[in-house]
Amino acid sequence: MSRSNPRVLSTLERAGGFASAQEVYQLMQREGQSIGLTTVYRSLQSLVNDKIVDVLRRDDGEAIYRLCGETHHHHLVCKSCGETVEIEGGAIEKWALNVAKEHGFREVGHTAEIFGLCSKC
Amino acid sequence: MSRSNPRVLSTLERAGGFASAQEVYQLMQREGQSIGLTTVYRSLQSLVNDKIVDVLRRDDGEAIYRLCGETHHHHLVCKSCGETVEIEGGAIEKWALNVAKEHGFREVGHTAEIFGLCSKC
DNA sequence: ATGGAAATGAAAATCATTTTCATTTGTGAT
DNA sequence: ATCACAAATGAAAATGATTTTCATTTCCAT
Repeated sequence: MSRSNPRVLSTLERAGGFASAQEVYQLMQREGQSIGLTTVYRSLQSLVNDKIVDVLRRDDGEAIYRLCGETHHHHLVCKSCGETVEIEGGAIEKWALNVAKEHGFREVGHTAEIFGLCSKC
Repeated sequence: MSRSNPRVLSTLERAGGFASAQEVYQLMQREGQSIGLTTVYRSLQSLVNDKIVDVLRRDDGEAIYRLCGETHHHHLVCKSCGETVEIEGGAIEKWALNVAKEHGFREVGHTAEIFGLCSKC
């Protein structure tokens, strides 16, 4: 196992919004920080595991990362430009619990994403 | 330009639900159909352009395709044994549309999965 | 200092997808 | 039928993100 390199998190914060692993790496390079691409990937994965960072996918399949708030939420993502809105998930929460209970499931979790074209695209 | 090879569409239909390009290709191979992977990719792209199929991304970044308009369902999956129950998604459907509309999004789609431990596990 | 665990990163491997390009197929005109 | 040309095909190479390997370095605790 490996823990996250703090400079990776710091760079992701500084990037604001979303950044891919490659972008974080290039940003660090440009800033003169010495780090390996491998470490950037490992750190981001670790941050995702620890739920410090969210991961989504761009249309081209590249993974993009961003700091996430602590409250459980969902995303409304523009397919074209990637603009993202955080959504409160109260309704989904209930739905998931009910459905799971009907079928005798315990320790329930869920995932949900909405995507479409935003008003600008 | 190229048009879609009808056997690709037919195979995707037969696959039911989502399938990746690689899966469509392998399915056709197993069925003894002679086709190139390139043609599968081109055909799926063409179908997406013509809005005959939807494209999404799996968590691992692989693109998955499915017929548009096909009523889709969600899954309740056991984390332990993998047992899966298909769920009607009417409530989610409405939720997704409403949320998207509130934020001015068009051409809306969504994904949702519920997971937990089934009664046997 | 010393030994072992964790972190690091360069290079190779993986894997989906795209591009290239030579060949084959289909079609319409003659 | 034949010729000409556009579209379709697919094998192989290229691309690009991500993961794996593995040898080296850094950190601690003793």
